[in-house]
Amino acid sequence: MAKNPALSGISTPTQNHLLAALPTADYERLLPDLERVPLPLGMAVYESGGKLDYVYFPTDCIVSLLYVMKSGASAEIAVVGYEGLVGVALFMGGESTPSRAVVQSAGTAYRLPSKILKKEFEHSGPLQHLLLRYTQALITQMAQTAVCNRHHSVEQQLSRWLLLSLDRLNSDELHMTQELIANMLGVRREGVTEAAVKLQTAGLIKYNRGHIKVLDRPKLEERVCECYAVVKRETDRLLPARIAS
Amino acid sequence: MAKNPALSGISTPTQNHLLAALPTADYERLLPDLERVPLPLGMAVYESGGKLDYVYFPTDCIVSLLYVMKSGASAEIAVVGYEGLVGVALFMGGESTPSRAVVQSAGTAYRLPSKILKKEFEHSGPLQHLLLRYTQALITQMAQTAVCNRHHSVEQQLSRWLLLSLDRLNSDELHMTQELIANMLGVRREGVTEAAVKLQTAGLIKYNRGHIKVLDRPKLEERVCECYAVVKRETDRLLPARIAS
DNA sequence: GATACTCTGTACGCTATCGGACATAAAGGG
DNA sequence: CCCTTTATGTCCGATAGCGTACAGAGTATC
Repeated sequence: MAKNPALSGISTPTQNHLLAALPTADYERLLPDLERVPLPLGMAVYESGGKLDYVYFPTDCIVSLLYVMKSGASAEIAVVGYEGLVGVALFMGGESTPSRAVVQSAGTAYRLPSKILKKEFEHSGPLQHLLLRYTQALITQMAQTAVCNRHHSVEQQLSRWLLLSLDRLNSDELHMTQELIANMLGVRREGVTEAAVKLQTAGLIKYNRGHIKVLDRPKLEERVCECYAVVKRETDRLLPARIAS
Repeated sequence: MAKNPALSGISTPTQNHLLAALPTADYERLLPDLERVPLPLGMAVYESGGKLDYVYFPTDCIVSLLYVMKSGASAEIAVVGYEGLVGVALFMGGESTPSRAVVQSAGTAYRLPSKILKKEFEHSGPLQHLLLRYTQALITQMAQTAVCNRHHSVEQQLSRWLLLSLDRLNSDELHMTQELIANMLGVRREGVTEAAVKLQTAGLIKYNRGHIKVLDRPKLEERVCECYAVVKRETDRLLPARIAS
């Protein structure tokens, strides 16, 4: 359903902060090649090791970068929303990565053919600087995920994950079953249930069959591990929100 | 100049693969600003959030990138040796990172003033491409660390860590107490002891008061989790070893 | 050679998480 | 409205790793 009513239907490329932060000239050069695409839940934006034909600039959706191991176990290493783009490996020179990108919350994105992006990137202008700064924010998120996986409880990780996701939806609710969350966090579904029960009992969230709502965000932020704040602070520092109109 | 690694005992900048892979013209432009520095064990090359005055190109040492949490707990997120450089945040545009960089195995490195590197990087030439590809390899390592932290046993992680470290020393032995390894892996010292006992009992390694020697590398590679191979394969793919002579 | 210190080994109870089994409950399609 | 599917809640024993404590063994120092 309408997951983000405030944006009532119509998406524009500038809802993506990277595109919005571009100087007008650069933005308008890209505009003809930007194609609006709906990203349904569960869609694999790219497969592990696959070729990148497009990069995706999400506007109101969330894409998870995750690793799937030979055993089938998986773990999310980062999440991308309107603040970023999917496909950094392209301009980093690798063309592919060992991770998958899966749509975690349906919505729309604008995609740009790889060739166009690479050409623009080579110009070494504002676009390049912006994308590299974003990549560093992504690196921070991955590093913090590694640390969080090592040292923090499922409940703390669930809290972090909720906050990171909701930040990217500009909302206080999201649609996501505990089963899917468990896949993202790389833990058992039962572990997520247990953590969710605690959060609900404490009055911080409310959920029901795949519908999660944060009731008391301040308290949730108090309870979450430091990992959330580190990622958020670093993202804000690297990507000042200077949104063009 | 002496681009000749065969000069035994003396380290040269080209022992670092990134420097070695540069076209002669680019390399020689950097050479006057490259300063040889000894990196003693435990030295903090960078502090969390600190300013980056230099980037470091290791030749025969290993530098760990690690996070230290408020609680004091720590975890390594990547290791850097002759194949890379310390300080990617500089050219990514962030100037600083939330991680620390600590010398894990003493040796020497060549450092370059930040300003010089940034200027060269902006030229958008082979140096830029090389550094970005290296950064992507680093990203892969971080992502794999996150996954490994989530799903694998201490023994597997120790094995992975040993192999990654030894690859960077071109050796089958290293000096490192179990206490330090535990800090890197973010586990207890006793956990490392236990894992090391198992590996020694199986005849894969031999160790003694901070001196570790791998006896049967093939078997160790069989026993390690897939994370090691993923990182190695991706590093090799992104950074073909075209070492200048 | 005595002594202090560092490194490693081991043991014990504790907790978080796992793995699996199963129960309930809501949603949705015929 | 029944019945299947999906989502969630709960219980159980098993286990990996933690925290703590302590013991032995090697190394260094004087």
